[in-house]
Amino acid sequence: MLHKNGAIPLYLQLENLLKESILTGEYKQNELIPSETELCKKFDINRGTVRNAIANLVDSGLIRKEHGRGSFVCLREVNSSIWNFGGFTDYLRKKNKIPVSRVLESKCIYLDGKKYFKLVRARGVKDDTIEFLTIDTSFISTRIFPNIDAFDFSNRSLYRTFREDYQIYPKIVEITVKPVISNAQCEKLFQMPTAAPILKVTGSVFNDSSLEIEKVDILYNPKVDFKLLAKVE
Amino acid sequence: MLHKNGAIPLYLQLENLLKESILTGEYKQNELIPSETELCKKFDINRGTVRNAIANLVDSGLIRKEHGRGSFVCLREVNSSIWNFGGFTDYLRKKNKIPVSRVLESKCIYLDGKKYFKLVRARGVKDDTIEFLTIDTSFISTRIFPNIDAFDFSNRSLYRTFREDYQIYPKIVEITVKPVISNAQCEKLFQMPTAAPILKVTGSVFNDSSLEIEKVDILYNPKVDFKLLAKVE
DNA sequence: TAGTGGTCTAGACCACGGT
DNA sequence: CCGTGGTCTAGACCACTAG
Repeated sequence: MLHKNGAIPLYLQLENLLKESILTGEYKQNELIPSETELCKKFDINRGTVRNAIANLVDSGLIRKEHGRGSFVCLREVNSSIWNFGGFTDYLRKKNKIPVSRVLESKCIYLDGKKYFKLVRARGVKDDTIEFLTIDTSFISTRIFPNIDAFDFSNRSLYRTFREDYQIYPKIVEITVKPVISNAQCEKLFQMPTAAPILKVTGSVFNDSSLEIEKVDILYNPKVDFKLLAKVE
Repeated sequence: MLHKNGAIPLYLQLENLLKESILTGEYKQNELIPSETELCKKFDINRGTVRNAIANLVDSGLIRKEHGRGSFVCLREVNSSIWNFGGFTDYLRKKNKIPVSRVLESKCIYLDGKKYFKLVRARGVKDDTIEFLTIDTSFISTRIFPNIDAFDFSNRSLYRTFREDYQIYPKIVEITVKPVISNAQCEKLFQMPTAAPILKVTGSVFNDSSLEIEKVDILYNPKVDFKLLAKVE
């Protein structure tokens, strides 16, 4: 069944095995999968290892556990939570997800007589399929970032470029959160069946000298939770 | 340090303790927190328990782990807002506006077998006319706040009551922001001509012992900006 | 009462990063 | 080399659900 002492961790082998059984329909929606103890016996492994595998499946949204009842197949959408404004790419890596970024628009424009580099990206995660989570529009002053339009941001973190190629460090973010009705573009990219209210975040990013280094505009996929943790003074 | 054999699981106690240390700045952004083995020794608990606590913090995005190096604080702190979660009344007084609060509902109910005081208020400002800005729904545990239903909150700050009559101080809020479509009640109170997407904030308020003192639910008048100021590290 | 998942312990060995 | 997190074992007791 499982390759012990193999290169692939047991819990990962079990996780993939269960995932396959769920996706092929062997374990059907809202049905019980074998209990933890049964899986222990079946594969002759420890319960901690089984729990590790199942925990990952719960995390990725394929399984729901109910205390005293069992673990159920649960093919629903994953709710990621994103509350770190600038660190989308870092956030996803931390969650061991593969970030993807598709450049929708990339050109220089003028705003109030000043030249800006406009970058529009659909960003999300890749598994078997690509799932877009946000649509980001950035306006970056070419006075502060000369030749920034020369980079290809489909495979490059914007913020890392700020830091590493320009030695400019984002420090403060001011944003406004608004609800808007989805447009055709987000409905297509977010695979929304109908128009629905979504979150739009508008704001500016400043460095420690209060220099505005970026204007941003983010549309959130409704399946993404916008979470915040704050201190009360 | 930790209450063994208490009602609260050890890993949860540790999780809250670490969360607190991160939010108060004891462990700073991008700094190492104590290693798993150190935490074992410090609190005299098993490593599995420590790992369970840390796993949850990684999951909620407060910690990033690096194999062979350690676990790092990973926080984008949200500092302030016009919105001011706990101090609506205080905020408005500072701005020389007259706060108004209309109690829409005020009664005790049961949730999961526990008794809560449910308070629904429309809140806003008074000038020549009254303008409502939010509709707040609070659930307050009567175990923590005995007889809280005896107060009249149309002329009284909920948070001042927490502090002055119960000596309980709100410290941390965890919220999720969602866009929803307005219902008849908000359209009437917010004087909205038609149905429109509005912001709904759902969350919990904790004191410095990570005791959940209030569950909240706030609907925002679309004319109110939901602004945030955050520091990026 | 039997079976489930939830929590916890006390070990063990490994892979990785920095010294 | 040592300390870190990653994986794994073999137990234990508890809280919850259901028959």
